[in-house]
Amino acid sequence: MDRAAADDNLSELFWSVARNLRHLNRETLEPLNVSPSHGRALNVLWRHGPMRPGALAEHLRIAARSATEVVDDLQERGLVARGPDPADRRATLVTLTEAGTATGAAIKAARQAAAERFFAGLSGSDRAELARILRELRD
Amino acid sequence: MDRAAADDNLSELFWSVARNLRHLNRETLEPLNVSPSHGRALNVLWRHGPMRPGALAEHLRIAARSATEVVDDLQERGLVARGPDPADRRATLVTLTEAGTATGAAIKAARQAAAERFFAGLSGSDRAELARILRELRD
DNA sequence: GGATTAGCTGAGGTTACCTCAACATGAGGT
DNA sequence: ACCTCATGTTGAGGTAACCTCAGCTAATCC
Repeated sequence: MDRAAADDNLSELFWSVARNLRHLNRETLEPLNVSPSHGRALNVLWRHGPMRPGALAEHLRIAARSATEVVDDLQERGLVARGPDPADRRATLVTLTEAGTATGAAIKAARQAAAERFFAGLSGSDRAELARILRELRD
Repeated sequence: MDRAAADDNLSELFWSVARNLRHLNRETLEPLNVSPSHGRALNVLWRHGPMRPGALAEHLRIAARSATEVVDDLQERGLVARGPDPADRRATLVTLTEAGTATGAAIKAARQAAAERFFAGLSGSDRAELARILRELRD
């Protein structure tokens, strides 16, 4: 009696799965003591290497003014350092410290562990199917 | 050279798809002029009918104190009304007004349209597969 | 009648953003 | 050398959507 609900269910299904994954992620990330926003920044730096605050802002899709603050916070926590940019002396390069690199790695590991646990229930073929379909949706 | 990335990719894939869907949702919801948080509340009321603020808070997983404010806002916008609960005279029933019902319906329609557009690229069998796998992940 | 429950309110706090205005410094073009 | 533009930083002030804690009323339940 509700044939229109097919796609609706698909997106709701999708969102409840997303919620589960997000919860799991949050839980695994909790002991690392980084807020989501700091985690995102660390991740970007971890994956792309040193960059200027402006570039970081673009990656995080936040305003430059806010990037300054994020960098300030991370610097206070000793996770990043500001250094000179050899290419432009006005600019600054935000670099991960050792602690920052370690935290970045820990974040990645935690994420991966969470994902593994999460998708563990699926058979190998289902995982492949899911990956294939998701790739189609992404592009 | 990165065999460890299999599950990681699955979750990253999942998140980029989620981001796409979220963007699409936000765009379709924008013209309706309801914030995400108000939208959520309207949705709950639309689907479950009149309820007490406390119940609404539970559904939204927010504190009761915050639910009062959400209801206040929606009331100011004329989308909900507070009425007496016939079962308990201490309690209040939050009910959708006509405008609120219309907005709820519009939200649902917009969501559905977005979902349809989003999943349209998939074949029927892929949609079924996806639904099946997602259901497994959810439970 | 006393404890409990439902809701509302005020005060104050947090996170993660935003804009606008101003400033220093350095880069690039003419 | 001069001017303009770009980069980063700072201060001030603001917003949304939450939170806790404390205190209040009115109604229900035992």
